[in-house]
Amino acid sequence: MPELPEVEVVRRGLASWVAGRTIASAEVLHPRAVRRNAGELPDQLKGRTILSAERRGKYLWLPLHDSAADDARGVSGDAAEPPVAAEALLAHLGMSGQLLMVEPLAPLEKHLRVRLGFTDGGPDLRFVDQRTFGHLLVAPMVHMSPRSVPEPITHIAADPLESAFDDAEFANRLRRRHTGIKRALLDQSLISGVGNIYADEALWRARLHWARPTETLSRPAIAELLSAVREVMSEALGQGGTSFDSLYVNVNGESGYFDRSLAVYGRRDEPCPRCGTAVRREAFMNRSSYSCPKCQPTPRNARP
DNA sequence: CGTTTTACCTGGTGGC
DNA sequence: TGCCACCAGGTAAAAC
Repeated sequence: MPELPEVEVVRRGLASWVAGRTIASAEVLHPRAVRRNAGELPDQLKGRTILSAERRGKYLWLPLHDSAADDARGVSGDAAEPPVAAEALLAHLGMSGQLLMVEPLAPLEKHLRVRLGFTDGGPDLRFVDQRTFGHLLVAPMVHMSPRSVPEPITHIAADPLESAFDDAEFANRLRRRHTGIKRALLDQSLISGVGNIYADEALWRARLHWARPTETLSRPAIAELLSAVREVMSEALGQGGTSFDSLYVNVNGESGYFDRSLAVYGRRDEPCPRCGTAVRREAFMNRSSYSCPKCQPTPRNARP
């Protein structure tokens, strides 16, 4: 459920609540939440200071201050030189992951997986995840131009809201694919941050059927699709994200309300906001695709 | 090698 | 009331 806008809401919350704070304790309550570096996480985090909160697509990470490198530069240091993180705490929320700021004495959540306490005695950072598709790990940073990213996500493409995203290169790669447009939109190594909800909404705005073969898309059509992706994500961000139930929330446990603005997703048999035709639901990759039969006619050469 | 399918996981829902 | 099939779906790994 959490896609780019929802993860960005969480990132902004983390930036204001944990940047500059030092981790005093880390407790893992479910091994699956840290499966990519089992058992080591607490030792890797204790005593580290969080520098900021970053995001690419649906991944977010907290760069960690490297005290050893700081010592090497000398205690006096160069005040003009900002600390460079060699490692970061990387997070993916999966289907149901939440990063919450909670008072340390508050009762433990039913699906609490990881709990971080801070030296200032302020709110904990708690990772709560019902379906355990999400996970946390400490990973080295890889310095790539134009930005540094954690090593495990070097295969994740730039997302359409970051300046590193290259529209022309995206169009070139897309047209070389032999697959359906929705499959391509969901491929995080081609464009990141798009999930089932915003794929359906962007395709509706661009009047494209989800099974349209990528190699038949003109460059102007791709440009319109990218505009639709950016538009729907920006609007959702302005409304705090989308949520259908209490599974997706910001760091304070509050839900966004973009679900009221969805045109087709989850609206089977309801009228298309543009033409009034009943929205259809079609099976797609063992899940669902919602579209308007009139605005998004099925192409003859559909590629499911 | 590029593309497609499957496994992972829990809670809510609807049928019987 | 219980039991079960089914649905939600992002990602990595396996299969094709």
